[in-house]
Formats: sequence, C-alpha cells, structure tokens
Amino acid sequence: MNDLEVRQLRYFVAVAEELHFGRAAARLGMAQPPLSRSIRELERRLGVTLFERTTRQVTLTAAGEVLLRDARDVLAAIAAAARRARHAGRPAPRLRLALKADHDGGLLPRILAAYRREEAAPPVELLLGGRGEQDQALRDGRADVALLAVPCDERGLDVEPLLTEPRLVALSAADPLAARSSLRLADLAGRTRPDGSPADRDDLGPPVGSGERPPKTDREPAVVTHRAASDLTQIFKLIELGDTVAFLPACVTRRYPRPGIVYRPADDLLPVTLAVAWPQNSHSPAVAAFVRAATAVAASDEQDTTMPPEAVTRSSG
Amino acid sequence: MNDLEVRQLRYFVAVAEELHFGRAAARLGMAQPPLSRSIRELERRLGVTLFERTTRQVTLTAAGEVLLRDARDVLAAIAAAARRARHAGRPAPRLRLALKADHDGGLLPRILAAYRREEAAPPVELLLGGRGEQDQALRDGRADVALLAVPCDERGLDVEPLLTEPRLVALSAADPLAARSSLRLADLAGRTRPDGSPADRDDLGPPVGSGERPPKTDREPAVVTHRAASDLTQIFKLIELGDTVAFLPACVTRRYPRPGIVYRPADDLLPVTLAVAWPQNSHSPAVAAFVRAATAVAASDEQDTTMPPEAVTRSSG
DNA sequence: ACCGTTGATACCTTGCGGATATGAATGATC
DNA sequence: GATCATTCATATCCGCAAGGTATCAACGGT
Repeated sequence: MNDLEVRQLRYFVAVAEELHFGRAAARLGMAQPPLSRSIRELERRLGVTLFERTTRQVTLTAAGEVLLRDARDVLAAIAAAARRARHAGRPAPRLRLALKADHDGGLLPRILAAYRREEAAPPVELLLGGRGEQDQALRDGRADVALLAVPCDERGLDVEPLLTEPRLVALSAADPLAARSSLRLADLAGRTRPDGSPADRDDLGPPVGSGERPPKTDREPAVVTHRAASDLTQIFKLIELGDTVAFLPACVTRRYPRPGIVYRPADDLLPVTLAVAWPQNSHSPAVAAFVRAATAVAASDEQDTTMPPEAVTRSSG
Repeated sequence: MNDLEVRQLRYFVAVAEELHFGRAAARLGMAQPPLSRSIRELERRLGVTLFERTTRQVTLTAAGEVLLRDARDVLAAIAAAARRARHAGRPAPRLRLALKADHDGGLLPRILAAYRREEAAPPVELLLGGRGEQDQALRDGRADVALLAVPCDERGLDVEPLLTEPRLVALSAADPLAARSSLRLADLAGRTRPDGSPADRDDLGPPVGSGERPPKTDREPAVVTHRAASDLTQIFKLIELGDTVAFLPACVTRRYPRPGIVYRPADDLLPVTLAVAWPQNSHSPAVAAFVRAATAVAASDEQDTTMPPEAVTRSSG
C-alpha cells in the first residue's frame, strides 16, 4: 500500500530538526542525495509539501509542523513497543516500577506488601530516577508502572492519584530565614534549587518540551553542581553549604531529620500529589495488581489523616 | 539501524489476528513464504519469539500479546499522522468538528459564535457520527476536535468536561410504562435500545475492544433494525412502534416534543456529561480557540443552572 | 563578477522483499 | 498403521528501490 515507512519518518524528523539536508544526512549516516529523494517521495505519497526549500534555506510548512509532532510520537511509540516486547519475552518478566527515591509518601513498603498478596505478582524491579523521569520511562517502555508526582506529562498514561501532602522548604540551619517559622517563595530570591533553577518560583508542572534545559540564573551562585543533584544525600550536602534550598514532600522531611538542616512551611508552595501511573494500553495483570494494591493502601491511609502523622506507628526504621 | 519497520508490524498484526500464516498472507495479498520469513526476521531483531508454531497451529506468546497491542496503536498512529498531515497541507485547512447530531447540550450555536470571535478561527467543518465514533475520528486524524459524551475511550485524547445533564427514557406513548411518572432500568426488561442492545442495563462506558459487536438479546424483539439506527428520526420511528426505547439527554428531549413519544426519568439512569475533546499532541491554535470558546460558553451556562431550564430564553428554533 | 554553499538530478550498484517450487512435520482417515 | 492433506519452513531466483558517487543549478555573500 501507500503506507508511510518508519525510515521516511526518521529521515523527516532529522531534516525537520536540522532544517538542513546536509547536516541531517550526516546525522543519519548517509549521503545527502538519497535523503533529498526520500523526503520527496514522502511528500509525493502524502500529496503535501513538508518543506519550503531554496538552495539557501529550508523551512517547515504548516503540514510539516503537524507531521513533526506525530512523527516524533510514532517513532517513540515504536521504540517503546520494541522495548516492551523484548522485556515481555524474557523468561521471567518482572514488574518494573519507576519512582524517585524516598518520594513515595512512605507508602511503598505497604504497597509492596499488599502487591505481593495479589494473585499475579511477579517480582518487582525498582527503577530509580530523578524527577520527571518516571513518566518518560513509562512511555518509552523501560517501566511498567510508576509512582510519580502530579502534575506531570500524562500523555499516553493512565494516572490514579494516591495522596496529597504539603511540601516544605529545606534550608541550612545557618540560613537567616531559618529563624522564621513560615516563608513565602519570594523570600527565597537569589537562592537556587538542587537542579540549578531559581528558588523563588515553583516550576512544578508538566515539562513542555522534550529537549528542555533547566533555566539558568543570571547571577552565579556560590556553589555550582556540575550535574543536577538527584540523590538526597547530595542535595542535603548542598543545602548545608547554604545558597541551595529544596522543596521536599512532608514524608521525606519526616524521614530525614538532620542537625544542619531545618524544614519550614511556605504559604505559596503548592502541595504535591503522589500518583500511580501506567501506560494507557497496558493490560498486564501484574500492573493491575500493583495499581489495586497502591490505591487500596492509599485509601486505608486516608482514613488515618485525621490523626497527626506522629501518632501513626512506625513499623520499621 | 535495527529499527522495526511498519511493514513488519502490519504483517505481525495480520498473523496475530489470523493465527494462520496462509490466511494472513492472503489477507495481505502476498505469498506465505515471504510472510513467514518476515516474521522470523522481526523475531530475530527483537530477540524474542512472538509465535509458538507447529505445523498444525500458531499461538501468540506473552511477548506477542504485548507487541500486538502496541503494534495496533502504532499502525493507527501512523495512519492518523498521514491523515492529519494531508489535511494540514490543504490550501485552507478547516477545523473539523466531530459530534453526534443534537447531542450538543444546546451549546453548539453559542460555542460556534464564541469561536468565530477568536483570533485564529478557520471555518468549521462538521463531522456527524453515531455514538462512540467521535473519539475514533479524533484518534485516526479525521477530526481535529469533538463534542462527545463521557465516559468514552480517552486514550490519546485530552478531554474537558462542559456540562452534565440527566438522561430520560424515551418510549412510546402507547407503552404501559408511559402511565408511570418514574421508572427504573429493571422495568425495561425485554425492550431493546436502537443499537439492538437490551434496555434493562445501561452499557454506557468506554468500549473495551475495537472489534466489539453490540450484544444480542436472547429473545427476538418484534422489530429488528438491520443496521443500528443512529439518526434521531429513525430512532423515533422505532420508538413509536413500541418495543424500542432510547436514553436521551434532556437537551434532546426538550428539542423534540413528539405526540407519540413520552419522556420519563429513570432513577438509576446515569446522567451524561458532554465534553470537548482533542488529540493530546494537538498544538493547533484553531483547536485551542475552539476549546476556549466551548469552556467559556459552558461556564457561563453553569451560572444559569439554578433556574429551571424552561426559564432559559430560547434564541432560535 | 566570482566563489562557496546547498539542494536537485543522473546514473550505477546492491541488498532486501517477494514469488515459485519443494521439503518436513503433524493430525486425520480408513 | 500407512496414506493423505494441511501448514509452516527452506531454497533459490528475480526485480526494484534505497543508497552511493559525480555533477549540475541556483542563490547569497563579498
């Protein structure tokens, strides 16, 4: 049939991103003429011109922009399909759970216990990652299910909220602001967050573009991390040095009382909602079992919300 | 690279659906040996066996089942991408709005008026269809935006609820039940709905499989429609004949008072929510304009909810 | 006016996808 | 239990389309 081919989409995305046939061809590891011809063939099949080209510059048409979005999605979906199939073909496929270390609202042990009591419960493989990596891992087939903070990019995912809890500002005990009992985000001007972004605004929310870099502050902070710190111990180290602050869910702050660090509420710091998420077309019984377990634990936890969290018995250290 | 090809996925889906290489090859319009070889090549690339085959029967492995879901999605996404690109390449691309005739909650005229006042508002092209066709039209690239009833299959879509309104049972004035002022679904046992499904249960909800047939009743009704009636006039004809009942949103019943038909509330008939929906990766300004218009109209309408709907001035007939 | 850049064209080569012929294995039949 | 039919796999050939090289043509900057 007159079907689009994956190769054509790959080529198209390369040219659309480079806006230069020569560079795109180099990126694809091929010569320029066959690339030009392949794009022409794609345009012929679609009956649509995708690029306006002169010998000096190449621009996307409106149709090209539309196709670019879809083509990226399709290519990602194909790669994800391959990954998922490969995983499912392993002799004993595990349930790959993506989460950010310690950001599980303290529910993880109970969720895992409830999960293991389910019928179809293959062993769980943890996939630890930084903020915003969980949804990506679900989409590209590296994970089967995730515990993540919403809002996030929910495209292609099913998301079930579990619990909402406030976040606190973690700052050095030596910080002047530590003397105050409550803060506002504006008070944090000049300080940075562990990922390098400025701390006086809360950029929580779905990441818009895929190739997004963390915005840089104009004035250089005293401490610059080469890579964004994702490990909590690294983060605490940075905070103790001053100049860096972090917004941490209450469950994390309760678990990590540290001498050099204080936690303060901030009025305009939005609470974070923990959710369980999975790919929309997943019909895996293991995923279903995990989701059941997670929602059951969260529901039983909600009834305890009336008593203060200190009153809850800690089962283990 | 070791990338999957669309052709391989098409072949795989055909074999997975037929579970027979010969028939699958016939369906694909090709000979059986190259099909077998192509599947083997796919398995080699994935490093996974997708089918257990003996000379007498072919079965899907677990990995095959996983890939089948993803492959169907990918193929649909590619076809949709092609359709969308073709449409976007037309000289004056229109905004294609999918909806079910008359099931617009009476909002459509005002939504269209508000939409036309927006900045980027290309002409609207209506795409009328039966229940459950709207989400499909969005997914496969035939429509850019839709007004539809939730719950529906929201996979790949963004959905914004507009208004919720009760549904009423439409039945023949000659029906014994017409004497009662209120019904329950159980009272409707034995009657059928216009699509042929039994009327004593409400199968509202997301359709599970793609190739689902409407369930047949065991006892044959007096009137059998060859195709499911989707046109309201056809539906009314059937209802007048008795034996058929329909669940219609209040906005429809208000617009169509008919002598031979009465509308009765049913206690356990869930209300229907009208929503505006669009493909998740759509960044079209026209779609954004339409969604803004629809939500604005719905919001302004919500304030009038306190007064009974009869009190609302009817602008046109 | 000249030169460099860049996409298009022409032509050749090759690898892969498809067809035909045939083999091998398995279940059914008498 | 020998035979046959069914069905997937293998062997081999062929044609086309994807990729490479050489070259042209158009446009911009100096």
